[in-house]
Amino acid sequence: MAVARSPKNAPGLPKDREATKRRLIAAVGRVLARQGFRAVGVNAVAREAGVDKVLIYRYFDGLPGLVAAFSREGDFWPDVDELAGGDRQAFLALSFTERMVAAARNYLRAIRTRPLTQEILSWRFLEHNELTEALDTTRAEVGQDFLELVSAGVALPPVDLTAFNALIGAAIHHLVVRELHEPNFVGLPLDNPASWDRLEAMIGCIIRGVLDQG
Amino acid sequence: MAVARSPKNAPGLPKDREATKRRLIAAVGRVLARQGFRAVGVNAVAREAGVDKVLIYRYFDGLPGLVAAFSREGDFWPDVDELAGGDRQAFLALSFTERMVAAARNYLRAIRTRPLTQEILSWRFLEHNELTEALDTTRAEVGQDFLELVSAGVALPPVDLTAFNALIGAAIHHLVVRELHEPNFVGLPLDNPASWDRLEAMIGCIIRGVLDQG
DNA sequence: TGACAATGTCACTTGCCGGTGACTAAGACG
DNA sequence: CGTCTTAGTCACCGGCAAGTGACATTGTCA
Repeated sequence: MAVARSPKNAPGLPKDREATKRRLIAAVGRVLARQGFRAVGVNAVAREAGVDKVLIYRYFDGLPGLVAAFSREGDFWPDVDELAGGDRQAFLALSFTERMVAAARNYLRAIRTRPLTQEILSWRFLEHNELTEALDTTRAEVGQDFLELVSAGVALPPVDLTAFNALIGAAIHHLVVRELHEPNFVGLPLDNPASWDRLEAMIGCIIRGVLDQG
Repeated sequence: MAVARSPKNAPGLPKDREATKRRLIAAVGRVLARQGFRAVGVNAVAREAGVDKVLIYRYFDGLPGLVAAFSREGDFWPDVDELAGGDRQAFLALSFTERMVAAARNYLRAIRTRPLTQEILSWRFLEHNELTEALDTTRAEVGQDFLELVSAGVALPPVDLTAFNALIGAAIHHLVVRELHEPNFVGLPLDNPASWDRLEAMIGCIIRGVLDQG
């Protein structure tokens, strides 16, 4: 490599430490994207970063710390604005039902456009260890924000919204993650954009069917 | 062990080979149940069966073959009768909508009562290799049977049933698998039976809301 | 009885993993 | 100059995994 070190690099700490940390963090993302979460290990990440694995222990106190730093640094989850579609005013002008429809659609699109988020979802989904807990450190609790946003200033319909949201969210998560590994699901080709249009439309039907007709 | 071998055991092959094969197949199930699919490996299964691992290669041509045999032998998926609730006559007396409600409920209960099926679902769900393919060898294509059963002799409503079934199935799968590792999901405690009552009720609401009110 | 094949055991190689201790390189400072 | 700290490298350990080759055991049959 023949790294040309910067001539004077502040008196305190840094020489290249911060750069190395950034390389490690970025390497987590690349390994995750290319090989999936099962491959995220000390050796693989260090190899990917072109750095010795011992630095993971020195700088991040181990892999969970590195993964936590990775999770803190990336834009993995949609925020309230994204759920509202960017225009908060327009969103709040909608009825409760139409807010739900829009938010569900935006949530679906938000996680579908983030491949790393899909990996994280599937990872978090089926194992529970210090690594996946590290991923939660800064995860916006979307469900919470979601409900607050969607119910601001309107009366709630008399339905079991918790169960309803759980079902809609579960369906979205499942299909999005499924898309990663399998091109179809019960006859629906997930690799075809038209399928996702149909799913969005059907989610709209479901929300309207349940909320507008008790 | 001091196995008392049967005195004459047919002239062709068998001595205890079949028994050993059965022990191996059963061991797959035990490892899967106790430690999850990540632990299903040559060493673990052989250790569990109390048998040398080389026999997996000799008798099943490797782990995928053993897993395929395991998948062939177990009762992992509900059949049409179970989806119909056992009483085919009564089921066919229902309206299309109520058939869907009943079948979805029965499907949910069917997989929730089969811990191994939940493991298989989560396994199959998020990795795609020769082992998970082996699991598909005899998997009843539930979606297919489901549709045939539910639509026998009645007119179909003008909705996108494929997308609808995908969403309902995805939600059910996700929540059932999630229950394995995480006690709650967006605020719903999955370890509480009452939550599952709420989910069943809400699935009924959704199906009726979409199918009975275009 | 002896030859043979099939069942099952054991020891071994290879390779990857997480983790650690000892080392080198290089700038900072007196 | 020498010393100290810090960044980074290297070699190694123990453990577990998949897979294989050689061996022992045992029932069958000529």
